Amino acid sequence: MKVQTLIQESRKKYILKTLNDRDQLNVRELVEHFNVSQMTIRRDLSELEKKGYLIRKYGGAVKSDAVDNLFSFNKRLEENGSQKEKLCRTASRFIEDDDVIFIDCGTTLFRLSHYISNKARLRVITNSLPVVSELINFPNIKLTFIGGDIVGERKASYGAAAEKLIGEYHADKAFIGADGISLNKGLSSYDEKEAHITRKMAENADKVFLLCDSSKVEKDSFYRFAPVSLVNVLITEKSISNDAAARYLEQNISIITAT
Amino acid sequence: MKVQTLIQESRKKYILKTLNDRDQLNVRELVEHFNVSQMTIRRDLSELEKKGYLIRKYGGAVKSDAVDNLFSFNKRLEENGSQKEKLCRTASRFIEDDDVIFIDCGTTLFRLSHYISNKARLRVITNSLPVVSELINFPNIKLTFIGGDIVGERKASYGAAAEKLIGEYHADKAFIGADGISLNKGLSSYDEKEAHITRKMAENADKVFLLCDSSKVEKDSFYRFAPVSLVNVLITEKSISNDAAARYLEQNISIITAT
DNA sequence: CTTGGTATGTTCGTTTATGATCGATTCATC
DNA sequence: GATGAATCGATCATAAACGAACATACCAAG
Repeated sequence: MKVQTLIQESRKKYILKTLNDRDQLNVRELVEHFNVSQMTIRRDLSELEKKGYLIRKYGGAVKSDAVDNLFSFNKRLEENGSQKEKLCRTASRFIEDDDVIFIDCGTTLFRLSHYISNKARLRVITNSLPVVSELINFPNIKLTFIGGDIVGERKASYGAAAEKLIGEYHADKAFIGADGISLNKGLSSYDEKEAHITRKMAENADKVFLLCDSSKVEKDSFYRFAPVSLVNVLITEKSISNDAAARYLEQNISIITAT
Repeated sequence: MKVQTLIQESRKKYILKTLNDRDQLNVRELVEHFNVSQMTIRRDLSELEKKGYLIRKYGGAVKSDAVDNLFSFNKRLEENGSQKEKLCRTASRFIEDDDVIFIDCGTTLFRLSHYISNKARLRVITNSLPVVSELINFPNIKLTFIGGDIVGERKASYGAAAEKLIGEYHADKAFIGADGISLNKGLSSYDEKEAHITRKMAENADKVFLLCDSSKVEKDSFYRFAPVSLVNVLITEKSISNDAAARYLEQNISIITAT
């Protein structure tokens, strides 16, 4: 038997990555590349097909939409990764034992889940599948998922049902994201569906924390969905100008610089 | 609190550092590198996995992306796997393009998702996270998740919110499970919460398919939750006695033997 | 020295990934 | 649409990897 240099998972990852670059590949070249039997490649391909990541064709495979989604989500996750970590680490300091919190979906807020597993008797309400995935095994955290229509690309649920459901809950704190915030135009987002969820969460929480890297402060995205007054605490990673800070304070918004 | 030796700690540190550089690690090379037994490495890896620092794979470990495969049942724990496959393969024949279907939670129904990815324009409504995870990548399937309180061990949502939400949907077909069915006492289950969800789904569908291995036919579990009349089609893997079959037919329940 | 806890190693029955075989299916070419 | 070649996938065999249970080595506290 051949020495196993690559474990199965990496082989599959390579296949998906290659498929993401060019639209098709054939069994032959994979066999040569990995130095494994055709049967193994076929098995890999059909398993990936079963999960919807590619479409099997005679002689090889072609791309499916899900590959794009997978990579775009991961890519977005990695963009400014350490900044997002910082924001979330800082945000987690405001979470106390026994809190009930909303966690918004999106690649920034996802990281918050890393930092809360040590809290006691937390209840987390979220519409983000990755957050659920991270927290599902912690017995000290009670999880409530906001149902609704699942959007694969974002790995979260949206829609009227979701919004209505959020309205039935109340949380001590909401941790939300936005693609822009400015004193003039308030919170704005690139995605309308996401914005609705975000607003609903904020409306149903006592205290609202907006996690937002500095490049989005005093910038606007295309869909405006709430006034700045919705936010109680703005967590960003660079200190913003004294002038702007003063005006946010006037609106009763605390500004926290993440460390 | 467990105290670990410096040796062990440095080993784990090295593992994580290496894993950060390249995507995969196999047990073999770690054994050689540290000159310890395979068992020790396996223990290290599984402890690191428990803390979420990596994902254990056959032969080694990969980086914890945590987003890739969201949820799945531990196949190891499952018995009668092939029987369940049979039931689900058979059940899938009743699903047509454009159907709206409920899929109940549980390890049996989970397998149904493997067999429906080729249908066109399906809408699937479920409270099972593994089902969502399996189907999320298919653009031809619209997914609706029934929100509510997540129960980690079952990887599904339950509770009043979930039940209420189901009532707002209507499906052509419901695919449900039960721990027992008998003409006298109807459907029964070990778990009350699960039973409520099951019943709700059945009540809101035109046609109800019960997937149930033969060991549970004409047996009762402790919580009775519905009369047999709720079911339209009983799918089981062994043919049941002519006598019993006749009596089920009298109740307008078709019996399908899975193949 | 004894005791108790922790880390590591060993054994062994089980599971998993892979490769080989071979009849069936699909494709390209005529 | 007939034919040969390539590809496929079901099935079987096997080596490697696995993890539970037990055994051993080590070290610190009494």
